[in-house]
Amino acid sequence: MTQQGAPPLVFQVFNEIGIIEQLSRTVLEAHMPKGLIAPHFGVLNHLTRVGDGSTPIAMARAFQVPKTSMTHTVSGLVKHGLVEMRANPEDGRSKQVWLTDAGRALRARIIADMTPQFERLAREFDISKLRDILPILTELRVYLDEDRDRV
Amino acid sequence: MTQQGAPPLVFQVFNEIGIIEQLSRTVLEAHMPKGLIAPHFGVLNHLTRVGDGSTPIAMARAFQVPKTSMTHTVSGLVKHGLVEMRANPEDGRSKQVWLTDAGRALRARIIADMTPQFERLAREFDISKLRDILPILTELRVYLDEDRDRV
DNA sequence: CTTGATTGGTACGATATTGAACTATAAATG
DNA sequence: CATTTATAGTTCAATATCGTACCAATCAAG
Repeated sequence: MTQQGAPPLVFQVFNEIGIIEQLSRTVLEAHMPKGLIAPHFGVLNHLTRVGDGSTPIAMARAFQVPKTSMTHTVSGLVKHGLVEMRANPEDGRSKQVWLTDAGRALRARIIADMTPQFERLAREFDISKLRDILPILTELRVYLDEDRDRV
Repeated sequence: MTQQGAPPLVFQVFNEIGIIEQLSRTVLEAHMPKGLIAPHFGVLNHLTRVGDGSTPIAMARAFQVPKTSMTHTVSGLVKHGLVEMRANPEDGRSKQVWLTDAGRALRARIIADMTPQFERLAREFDISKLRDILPILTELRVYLDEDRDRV
């Protein structure tokens, strides 16, 4: 009985998520310098959290985008002096992406700039609800991620 | 005390939502004919649910995309014979977008094609959790939507 | 080793997204 | 009602996304 009407429910959840993604991306990009967009921040953030020296192909997999898209995104960051490309000493085909000081600083500044807005959200929106949905969103993300390979 | 660390929580929620959006969009587009992508489906679905004869500018607002993006999306649907553009008898500047039979049929077919996958999700994932998060996602979407104009 | 298959990355072309500028029509103002 | 302002839509240019094709380096099989 619980599965009665399940597809519309799934559909609605994905629909809301799509809208929230669009709105939150707009918020992020409002805090980014001209010429840089969400994927650029994603890479800066990834390199900061996971650590420098990752390869383009590894990041393409992490973000689940084609490697050509990652080439494009990283080249934009290089052009802005936010990361450096170096040869991978362990594999002649491969390259490593390293944050520059400017890259680290920009990521930190963007996060700092967004913090007041997030704090305001935390005051005006019942943040405990976000705490409630986070594990479920994670579970859904993991399911979809694993499912991706099966279909 | 509940606001301690709120920004990271908000950040994590948006991050998971971004990934889920990407994965679910990939699922949708896997069921669409070559040359059509998620925004095309969005318009077909919108016209079916809200009703025919909407204007491009109204749909641009509904989807919160620039009107140039909507022009492009609608023109792709016209090119594929899925919608028709007509003059708006009530406003000489404006146009109306009408579904063709092919447009209605395609939307129905895409949904039908995705239903088994959604039903499988409903079997393998605890669907009651989606029921739990849907109202919170809606609330968050409404908050962000209203907040958008204020900032 | 040599050769064939695989992998990391780029070049290129087709389509998508979006801001700026423009046209045509409608609405508002005096 | 003439003129200004606002609105709906398109065109154009810049950048983004991503599939295909390609190259160079590595790995695997013999």
